[in-house]
Amino acid sequence: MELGFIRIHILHHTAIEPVYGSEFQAELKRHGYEIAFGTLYPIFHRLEKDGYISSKKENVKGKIRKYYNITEAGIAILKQANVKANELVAELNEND
Amino acid sequence: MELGFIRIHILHHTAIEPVYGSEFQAELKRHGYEIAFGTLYPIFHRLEKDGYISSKKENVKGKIRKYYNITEAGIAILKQANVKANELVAELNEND
DNA sequence: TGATATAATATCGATACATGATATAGCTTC
DNA sequence: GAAGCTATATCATGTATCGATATTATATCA
Repeated sequence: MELGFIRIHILHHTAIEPVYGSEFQAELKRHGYEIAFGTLYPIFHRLEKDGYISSKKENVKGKIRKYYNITEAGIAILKQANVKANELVAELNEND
Repeated sequence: MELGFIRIHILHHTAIEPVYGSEFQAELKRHGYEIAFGTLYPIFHRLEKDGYISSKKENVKGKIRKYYNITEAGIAILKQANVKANELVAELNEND
């Protein structure tokens, strides 16, 4: 799978702590990425279906949250994406 | 426009030297990105239509090449993308 | 000359992904 | 038990990507 900025952010974040959709949308916004729920939730579903993250439902004051954590497979492609991102940045900063 | 890795590579490269499609596909492949002509050419067209690159046809041994160069507007969004890419990489390398 | 080869760009129909709007779920509180 | 709240899910439409096929403009060579 070819990972874009959003998916890399998701995998990176789920590697640090459990993440749920609604809060994560706000987090992305703080970083300057506006993403619709209609985009974000299907991305989570797809990443889970492909085995890169796993979910656990939790009941917080009557609101169900679905916390996602990265899996081993997720860590693996995140590393690849990390390499690609570093290469890109190195190249961009080369000819300044 | 939200720029992904491919578009950033295109803008960066056209900022350095004139670029044409077929050769650039090979260049991307060297960097580990496989992109179909059916994807690449429409991306060039769209970037040109939006004013981020401009083209000039050139006849090389009977084969027409369309060389693209970045425009002022292209330089501007490339800078923005550069900032985003640097932020991403900084974050990725934070918690190692 | 004119048939064939070549390198490149362009386009097409099918599939996949993103979007904004709307619906659903599960508790709490009054 | 109705209303409110937070969160997730889904839907119809629009946009992007793909692999395959068509088109273009010359060069080469019989």
